[in-house]
Amino acid sequence: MSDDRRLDVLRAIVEDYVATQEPVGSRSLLDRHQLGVSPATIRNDMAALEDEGYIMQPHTSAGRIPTDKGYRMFVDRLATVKALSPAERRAIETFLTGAVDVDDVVQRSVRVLAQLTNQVAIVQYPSLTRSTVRHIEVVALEGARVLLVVITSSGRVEQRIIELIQTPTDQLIGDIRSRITQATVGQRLPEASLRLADMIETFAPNDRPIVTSIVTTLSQTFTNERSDERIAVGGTANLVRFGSDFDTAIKPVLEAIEEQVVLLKLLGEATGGLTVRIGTETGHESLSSTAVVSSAYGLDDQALATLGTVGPTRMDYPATMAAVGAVARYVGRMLADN
Amino acid sequence: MSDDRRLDVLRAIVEDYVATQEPVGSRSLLDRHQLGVSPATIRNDMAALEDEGYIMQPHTSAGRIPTDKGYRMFVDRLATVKALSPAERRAIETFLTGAVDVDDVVQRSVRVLAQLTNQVAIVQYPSLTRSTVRHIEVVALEGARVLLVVITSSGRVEQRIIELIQTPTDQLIGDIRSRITQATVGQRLPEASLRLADMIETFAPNDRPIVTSIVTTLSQTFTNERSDERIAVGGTANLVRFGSDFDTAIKPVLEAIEEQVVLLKLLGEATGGLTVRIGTETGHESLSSTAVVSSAYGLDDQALATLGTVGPTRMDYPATMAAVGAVARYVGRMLADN
DNA sequence: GACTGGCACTTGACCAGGGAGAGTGCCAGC
DNA sequence: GCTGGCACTCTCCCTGGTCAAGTGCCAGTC
Repeated sequence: MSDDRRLDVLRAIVEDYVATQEPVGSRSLLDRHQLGVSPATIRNDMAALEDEGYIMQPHTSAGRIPTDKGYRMFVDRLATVKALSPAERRAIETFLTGAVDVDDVVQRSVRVLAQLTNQVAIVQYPSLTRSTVRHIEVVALEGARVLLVVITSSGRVEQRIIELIQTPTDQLIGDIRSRITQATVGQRLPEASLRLADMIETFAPNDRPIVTSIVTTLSQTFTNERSDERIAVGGTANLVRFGSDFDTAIKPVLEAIEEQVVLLKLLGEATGGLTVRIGTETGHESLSSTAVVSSAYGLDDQALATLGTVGPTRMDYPATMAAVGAVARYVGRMLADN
Repeated sequence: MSDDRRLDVLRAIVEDYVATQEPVGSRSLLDRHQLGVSPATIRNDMAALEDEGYIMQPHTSAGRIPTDKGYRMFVDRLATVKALSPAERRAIETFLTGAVDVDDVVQRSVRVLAQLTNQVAIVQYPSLTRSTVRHIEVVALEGARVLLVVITSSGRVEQRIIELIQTPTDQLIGDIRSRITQATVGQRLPEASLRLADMIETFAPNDRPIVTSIVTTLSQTFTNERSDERIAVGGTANLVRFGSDFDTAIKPVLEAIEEQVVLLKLLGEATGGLTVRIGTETGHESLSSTAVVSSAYGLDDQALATLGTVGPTRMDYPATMAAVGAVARYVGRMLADN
């Protein structure tokens, strides 16, 4: 028995099952693929593939469907990379180029990704902790209110308004601004946060309450878990395509979307390359019939955050992977230009 | 035949159907409600109610379910207002008080509303066009870049970074800032936008390219459709409770959520009070088994935007209305404090 | 006149039984 | 090692029959 053909059979099973959503039998497999052998031979191969755990039968008299292990093999060794069509590339480009700021980039990319893949798309906002400080502004508002603005290397703008215990002089504000700028610009946010703490003592004791208040707020902003975990989700309407299997396919995904923490874990660490997690590999019992395709994106070689799609394990992996990869590249480029 | 009792019967039917999700017959109605008459009498009342279009039979041998008209009557005349439990009030309060800025208020309120109602919650961001300018800031960044910040009366902070054709002097920046401030602070955004346009000519011809660039961007921000239509959605996982009727109950709602425009129309104009749209009243064919409960929220008497929930027509109207109303009041208060 | 009890009628839900069809595993033969 | 053939095993789907829920209507009662 040739090993090559057996893998061809596995590939054919995955492709057919993804296309038809129905268990595939030996005969219908031969109708669609020229494998050059008879159904009986295919059946032997199938039996072997089943022994090895790549495929399974829902019930005795049905065709085979791929297991998670089968999909994994397909993704790792059998899938031929499907390049995006020029039209798709253009779609991404035109859709993203109109964006006016980082928020807009994220929202547009989540839309385009959902549209391209017909799946639920997730885009994490550029991480704060992995960015550096590009600019810091301290602006006096009316009364004792102060506006703090932080602009990061990825173009994200975070702002906070605080009320100080007393109205600061313009000179003090200017002084604080310039010293903070000097201490933090160019630093990564976590380090900038540390430097800020050291800075307080360099001010006159009288000014310290005000300085402390400002510095503390900035530090919070720098290391803010909440804003570091911001996520945009789109294409939930595509859930209906997952098939009508409500409890196993749709409900768990909706629940995961509600729980941002789960979603973040799903996207996973920004490792750099394209990552595929299939079924139980997601680490969530309830998502056993779901697969996640994700990719880090960033400027230059620096991973900033992750984006990806969530869909049924029976998805078109080559197409999805191509789309996720392409969008990640474009988004990275957009943020670099910014 | 007493009219009062007939309305009691309608109320009982709505309440039972909402509780059980099953057509209610004359016998089970008597089991749950002390109406003091026999099933046959109820049947007569039911026949009359059906003639008038308040209830209907899914099929001949089934019980009755309310029609849209029936729900409408229930909401308008029969529902007794259900006050929130102290625990629920506390939940809203503790959940919302931790918010640090407007974004946070909106996101938290969408969460709490979804949780209270077990439905899909929608919260519109405070409208820009209905707010006034509280503060405007123009800050020079590195090179020819300028940061523009607008703070509105509702506490929303909008910012934009633009690249000018040449680097402006500090003096010009200061001049622009003070004149813009004078022209716009306290104005409603659309009017502020008009005033800005008139302002350009007061500058020296040499400075006009820079001023025009800044003013145009600010005007765009003031009248930006996109940011005026921002919306937060939560509780999509609650869709699973709508029952398993996929095509009529879940799919259309998911699709509406994707289309922000539809969603905005659903929430409707901020009329001030609590609004309920039932079935076809939503104006969307596909949402015929869906109802929307919405309420404007704002500071003082000034409506700023709208929030609400989307659920099946067979929802607990009194509870939902109470929750929506309460959250709207709290959110308004939060923004007023801001 | 309004209410009630009784009764015949309708109809979807549920269950069992019986092909039909798809697909398999296995075996003997090439 | 591949192939054709055959018996076997399932699920799917259709049919028919029973059941229970609920109705409408009618005659009788307060």
